[in-house]
Amino acid sequence: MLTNILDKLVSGSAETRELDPHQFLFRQGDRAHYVFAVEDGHVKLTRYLSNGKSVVMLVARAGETFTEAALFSGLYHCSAVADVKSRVRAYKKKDILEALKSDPSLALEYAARLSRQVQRLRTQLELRNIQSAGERMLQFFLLEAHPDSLEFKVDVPLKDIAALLGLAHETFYRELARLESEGVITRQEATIKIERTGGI
Amino acid sequence: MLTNILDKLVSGSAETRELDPHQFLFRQGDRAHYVFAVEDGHVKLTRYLSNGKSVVMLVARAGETFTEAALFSGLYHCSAVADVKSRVRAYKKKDILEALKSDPSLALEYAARLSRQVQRLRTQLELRNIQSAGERMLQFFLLEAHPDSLEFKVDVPLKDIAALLGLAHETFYRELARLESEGVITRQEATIKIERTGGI
DNA sequence: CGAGTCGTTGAACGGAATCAATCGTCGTGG
DNA sequence: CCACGACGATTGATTCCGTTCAACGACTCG
Repeated sequence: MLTNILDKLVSGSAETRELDPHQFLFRQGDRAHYVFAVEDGHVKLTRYLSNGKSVVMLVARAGETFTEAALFSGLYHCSAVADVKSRVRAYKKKDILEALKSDPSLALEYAARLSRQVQRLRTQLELRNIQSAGERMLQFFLLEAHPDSLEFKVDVPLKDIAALLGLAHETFYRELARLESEGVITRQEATIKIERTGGI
Repeated sequence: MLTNILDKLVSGSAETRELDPHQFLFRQGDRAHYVFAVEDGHVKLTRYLSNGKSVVMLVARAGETFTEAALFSGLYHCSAVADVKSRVRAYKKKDILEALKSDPSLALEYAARLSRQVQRLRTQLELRNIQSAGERMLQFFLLEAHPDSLEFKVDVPLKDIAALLGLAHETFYRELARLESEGVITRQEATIKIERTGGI
């Protein structure tokens, strides 16, 4: 059974929700009353722009929490959709805030989590400054891969990774093929292994 | 006198540092012992990639704090350089942690700050998913501008804004000129006013 | 007065987006 | 059980636009 920090905070009052594929958990602009954790499946957080285009902000997988940032803001700034059949736990914001208020060490731990999230986001942002699609992908794999084995297990559609990196999926596939053909990475099944990190 | 949340936390133990232009406050990889707030001038946070390129992560201006995320991590992940002659206050990490531990409401407020930072970063990231340089710039201005007047005061070099948006400065200037010539924005001095937000 | 940097414009190139088509797989329902 | 539709994965061709290289004026600061 996967546990997360939210269980530690509010063990009791959380509720479990089942989501069918493409079912919305909440929509951009909804009042935010809950923080969530994925128990099974994965949930895609998408933000819609004024020009009608959409942006995948995050794909939350089993064991991960999301909308933590909404704890202190009134509205959800993105929409959450279950990619596949999924199960999430919903924790009431006010229960969490209560718990944080009463236990300073928990509050601190929570701040630490947010802090790490800030760093992850910064890293993501940094990736976007790499112009070359191939290089950006490689750096991403390096970040995501196990530091020792340099292997990276792909458990979401490659399409979504492409979107996460801000690349057209065609470009992503193409560069993936090129990286493989040049021996920079190897692929078998859902695992990508980085062979060389140096200059492409 | 500008105050910030850090003063509230640790009024006493902070020290003030004067920085000359181009002087490093700390370097990427240094052990992180301090969290900073800009009192005067501005400090540029830059991250260096393995391929030698660099990325501007943030330009912290007077009144803003930075390296808050380093509170819970051992090393600075970027380098900080004063753009111009600047003055910063340095707060000891352990003092802050102490204060947060002793006062849960402060810890909560701090978490709220981090939380807002997460959202700002997400917004930044979202901006990068806009392909068109002009559209990306416009959305950025909309975010930064005063909601009512739709005016945006430029107080850092345009070059830096270009870098922040992940654009070559040439492109930035060009698109800025185009947006102005098409009447989407108007510029006088250091103020950009958005005239039309709709389709370019 | 020169060095340095910002702001600006021009021209050319390259690479990623885009449009388009195909294949395989999975699930669903008739 | 098979046909169909949906979607992921893949490759090809073309277009477009942002980067890059280059040059120049304006301004500040030492």
